[in-house]
Amino acid sequence: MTVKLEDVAKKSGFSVPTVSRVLTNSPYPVSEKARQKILAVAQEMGYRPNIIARSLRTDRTDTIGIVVDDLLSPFTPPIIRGIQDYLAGQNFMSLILNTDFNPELEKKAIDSLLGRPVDGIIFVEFSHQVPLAELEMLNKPFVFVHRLFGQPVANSVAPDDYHNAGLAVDHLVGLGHRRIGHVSGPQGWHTTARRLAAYQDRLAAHGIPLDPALVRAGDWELSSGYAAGKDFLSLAQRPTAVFAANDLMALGAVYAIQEAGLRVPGDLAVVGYDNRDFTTICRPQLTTVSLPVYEMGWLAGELMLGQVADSPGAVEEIKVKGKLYIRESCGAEPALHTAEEPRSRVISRRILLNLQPDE
Amino acid sequence: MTVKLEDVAKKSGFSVPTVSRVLTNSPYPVSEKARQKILAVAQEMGYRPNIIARSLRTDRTDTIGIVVDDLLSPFTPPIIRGIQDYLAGQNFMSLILNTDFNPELEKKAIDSLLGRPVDGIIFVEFSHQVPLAELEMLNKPFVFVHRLFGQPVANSVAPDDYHNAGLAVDHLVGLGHRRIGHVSGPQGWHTTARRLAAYQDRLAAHGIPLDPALVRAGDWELSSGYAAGKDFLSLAQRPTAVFAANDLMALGAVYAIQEAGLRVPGDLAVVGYDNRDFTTICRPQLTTVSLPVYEMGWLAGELMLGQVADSPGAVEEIKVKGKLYIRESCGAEPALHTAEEPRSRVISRRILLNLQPDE
DNA sequence: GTGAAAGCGCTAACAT
DNA sequence: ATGTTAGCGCTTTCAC
Repeated sequence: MTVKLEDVAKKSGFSVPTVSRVLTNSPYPVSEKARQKILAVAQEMGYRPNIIARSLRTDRTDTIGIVVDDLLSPFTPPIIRGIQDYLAGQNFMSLILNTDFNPELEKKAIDSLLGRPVDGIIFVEFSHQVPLAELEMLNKPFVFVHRLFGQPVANSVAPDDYHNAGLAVDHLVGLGHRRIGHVSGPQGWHTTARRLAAYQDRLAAHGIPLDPALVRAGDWELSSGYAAGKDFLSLAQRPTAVFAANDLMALGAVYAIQEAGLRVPGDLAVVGYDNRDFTTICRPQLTTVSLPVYEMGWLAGELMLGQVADSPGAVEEIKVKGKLYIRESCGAEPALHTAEEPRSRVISRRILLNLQPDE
Repeated sequence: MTVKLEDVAKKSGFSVPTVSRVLTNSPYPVSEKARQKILAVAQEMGYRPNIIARSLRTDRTDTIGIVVDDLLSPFTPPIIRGIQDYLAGQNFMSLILNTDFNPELEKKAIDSLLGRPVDGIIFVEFSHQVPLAELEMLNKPFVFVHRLFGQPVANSVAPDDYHNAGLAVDHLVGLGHRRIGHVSGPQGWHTTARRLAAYQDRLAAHGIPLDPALVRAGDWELSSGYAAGKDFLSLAQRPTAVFAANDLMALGAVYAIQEAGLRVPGDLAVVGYDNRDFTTICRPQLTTVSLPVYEMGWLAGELMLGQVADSPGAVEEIKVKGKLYIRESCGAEPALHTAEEPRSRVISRRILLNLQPDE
């Protein structure tokens, strides 16, 4: 039924090992005519290596496990995409396991991967500490992406929160704002701390005095941004701009401002963080700083295959810089419906390629 | 280094096959004491089956391939989640391959899966015909999810567009609307045709005459909904409600209405389709009908494992019904900030479980 | 440059 | 109820 090496060997008149050497591009010396003949026969017979058998022999699977907190987080798919795009270029596949923040499922996931179907594991977005004991057991390389650890962790890829938040603040200062409110994340998160620190440091660097009344902690959700926005508006000296630690809270602030009969960016400028998809479909479109998720995934893939191929030498934490996306909510430029890559790629791609969706 | 069956056999004093029989829960008879002893030893030694070796022997991998157009489509991750959640319950894993609408990559993807690392393949969201020749070659079961085929296809799971769109229209009629505009999808899509047909049929069923001026074709994008909205407003007899064939166009229509100084739902009611994430963070929150993506994924998983386990008997196309989500844009109820499951699950889950994000 | 032999770790068939 | 033998398809010594 299925054609195997033996079949190709028989038909080509060479032995199984020789055929194997040709078909795997082994550096082993093989005569040119043998190579040609074998390649031709293999092609003709439609030979496909049984990678299960190969793996058993070589103890490599060319597959990387990706363990994910939550596939439905808006940040997860682009990270995975980044990982897979890099891996695909190296002819690696990936096995994605979802743990749903459930430590038991996580254990089960690691367990499945202990059965050696993968050459290494990338942990995406884990917010809590994976028991290192488990990981040691794997004696396979592992890489962390977007961990919210406070301390740098070996073999990890994280956003450069401090730098990115600085981009947002600098932008607002550059537009002439001196009273800039900050809706921070909840206390106790390092992400919160780093973005807040950048806010404070950049203001200080520009010689702008800090006003504690201009900092409000949110909980990452829209409603907390809304509440913070109302707070800012009730101040005797209200800010002229707001930098929110994520897009959701930024949008909440926009709503509070609009509800008060004021305009964004006319009366107050607003800048978010994350570059979520919705920032281009809300009104005004949100100026924001990107969480470079795709790039982080790509780098994690690189890091991983480096470990797989070469040494298991642990590498420093990689910090990835995001970009400022200037849109409408900051008032930076007059007409900003600029040609960004469309966000709903499904549809745009279809149109692009002129694909007929119907039979 | 790694412990294998042989090691457990030696230490427990039984033979390799006996150990195998115990550890795989084979129905083969084994004495109770042997079973106890072996289980204890295996546990103690930390034995893990090498599933690569097992697969080579059994020709089963307990892994399903998922081939995806675009992982970044908003519809894809929930489908995958549905598939994986079902598969995980059956101790199956999945290999996700992205083709990015690129026929070459698609071929490559199928190619990789031809190396038999999977027991079957689920195609998600393919908008064009996968060459059936390739698929026959697999001689593995395959299932299609959310194909936009016009004709029903064997072993496929698709949304019941006709039913779902009917839900939206019925809802608007139930609220007393008689002039209801429809922003349809682009011509040539069966999805478009089915939603439009439901719109027409439901109006007819309620004895409401059809007015061709009340149907405008969009292209699924926000701007086309906006344009359609403006068109409707310029009508001598403008509609009192709009049903858009997707949420993005519905939001566009909302913007057009608001820009004209009118209110949603005060002056015009708007209902969308898809139940995209942004429908709960825009203002007003969008009433919509869900594309039951998660359920579709789950059912695809069921369908697949049915094929893997039992017969390869081809099944009819499964049509999955969505649900109406009544929010603010239709004016159905006064205060509708009801307790829905929060959409940004990442964060909410963290808060829920009281996880400490920092070490 | 090529082929014969061995074996990766497991399970299924065949003994006993 | 248990053990012995064989073999899944491949790659890697090793011998020629």
